[in-house]
Amino acid sequence: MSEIEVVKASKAAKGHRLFHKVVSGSGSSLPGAFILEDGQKLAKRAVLSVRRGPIRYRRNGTIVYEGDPADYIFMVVDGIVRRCKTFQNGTRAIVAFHTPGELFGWTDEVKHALSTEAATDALVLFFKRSALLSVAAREQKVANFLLTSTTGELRRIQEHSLLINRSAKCRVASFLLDLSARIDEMSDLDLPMSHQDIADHLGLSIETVSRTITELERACLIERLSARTIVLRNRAALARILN
Amino acid sequence: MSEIEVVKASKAAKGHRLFHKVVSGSGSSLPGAFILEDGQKLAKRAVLSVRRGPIRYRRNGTIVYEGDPADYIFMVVDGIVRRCKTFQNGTRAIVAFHTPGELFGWTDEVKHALSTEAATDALVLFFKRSALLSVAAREQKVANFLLTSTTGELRRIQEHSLLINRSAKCRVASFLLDLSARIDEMSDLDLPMSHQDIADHLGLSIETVSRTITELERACLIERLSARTIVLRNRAALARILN
DNA sequence: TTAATTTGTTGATTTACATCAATATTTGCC
DNA sequence: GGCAAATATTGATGTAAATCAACAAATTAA
Repeated sequence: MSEIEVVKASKAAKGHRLFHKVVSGSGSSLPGAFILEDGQKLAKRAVLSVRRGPIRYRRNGTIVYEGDPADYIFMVVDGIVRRCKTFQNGTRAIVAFHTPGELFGWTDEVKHALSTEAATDALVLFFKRSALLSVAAREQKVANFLLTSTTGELRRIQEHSLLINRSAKCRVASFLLDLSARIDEMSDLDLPMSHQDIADHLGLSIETVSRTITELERACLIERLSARTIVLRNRAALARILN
Repeated sequence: MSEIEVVKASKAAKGHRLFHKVVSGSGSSLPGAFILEDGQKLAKRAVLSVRRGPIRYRRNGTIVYEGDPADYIFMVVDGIVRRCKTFQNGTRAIVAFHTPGELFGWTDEVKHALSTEAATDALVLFFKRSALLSVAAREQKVANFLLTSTTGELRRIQEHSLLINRSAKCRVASFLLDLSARIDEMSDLDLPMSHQDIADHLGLSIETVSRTITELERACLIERLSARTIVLRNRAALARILN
């Protein structure tokens, strides 16, 4: 696989200007490919900051350990990535899930404060921090991309932090609406992660997650086609729970 | 007061390169002054993005309403600023407190999603978003400053979001350590905001905040000199609660 | 396919914190 | 200073969600 080919996922670059989908006619076993875009200049420069081709992880595989040096930052190409902290007593907090196209792990610290794991089988692109920074210093667009990515991450976690004092019903409704918007607004919502992951993200027990989903189904706000497949039957009513 | 003079607070520009403390010999009633730094170029340009001199707010005064157009972003010069969301049932969540020197309110959205209020009497500087953006496009340092500010805000809220599933004791300990580090590591911790504000930030009731502080005092981790003045007697033990 | 393992659901009980209530302390104002 | 209002503390009771427990469904392995 060429250094500039990146396995694609549906809507991998949604919302981003810097990364452009290219249908690859090559004999690659991958369903498609990406190259870094923005004329050829950026492609040539930014590509230098890719450590190697995207790396494939099995579900639950660790991408970065807490405390690892923050030399690289990451982009999800396919699958869902979770960023978490595990406490002494074994409980785990999932600070964020990342969907394809998202850049994450940018920090002003020397070490990563959170571990990064594959919540599903995933493909992840590595960028060397220093290289990306020096490209950003020359290329306005790359600097903008960094700022935009960081601002987006900030907005999402601000939204999430509003859940700290809210009911289980509100937390779950918020999660379903957010995930649906980020994965695929239109079709049925196929939960890519386990209930345990959802619970650890929302600060609930798996039992409460399960019971709350059941409750939302009884109220006809959602419908469960299977444990992992949910149809949002009444988004307006779900959104009203958040207020 | 000149357009480029900004009232100073202790450590107002801590950690920032762009803003430089200047001892003002002028007849201003203010204890000192700031000018935007980085040679004269930046000072001249960036100053254009200041709407007017810093604005003074009384405690509980509103700086920005939820839904206001995001035309300006802000920097705390003195005092403590809170950013909150109020829900239909009247409960309020404080997403973050901002201390002097912090830039905040940067967003990729058209409207501010949170209201901004003075948690204490405060001085706040306004920057016109569009002007700041265009300066950032020319000035590497300004672009960096924006990115650094945003990254710092992200780091702080990530830390805060870890509290979502944790005990009252842990939440309060985390808050005290964080505030102490941000305000003044060394001296006694003078809580600048009300217990109600702390409660709304931590997702607890005021009663639980009060009881938890009492509990920490009984355990000799802190000492209360008065309701609002606390001495962190055993920071290591406090930090251990967080794990 | 069946067996084994993982993941999810539902019920019974416990618990940490919220709420309600009363009092104490601090702050601001004349 | 002394009074009023706001803020904080402490106690009694209620409740949403955790935990404990048993079972069911889905996934993986054989």
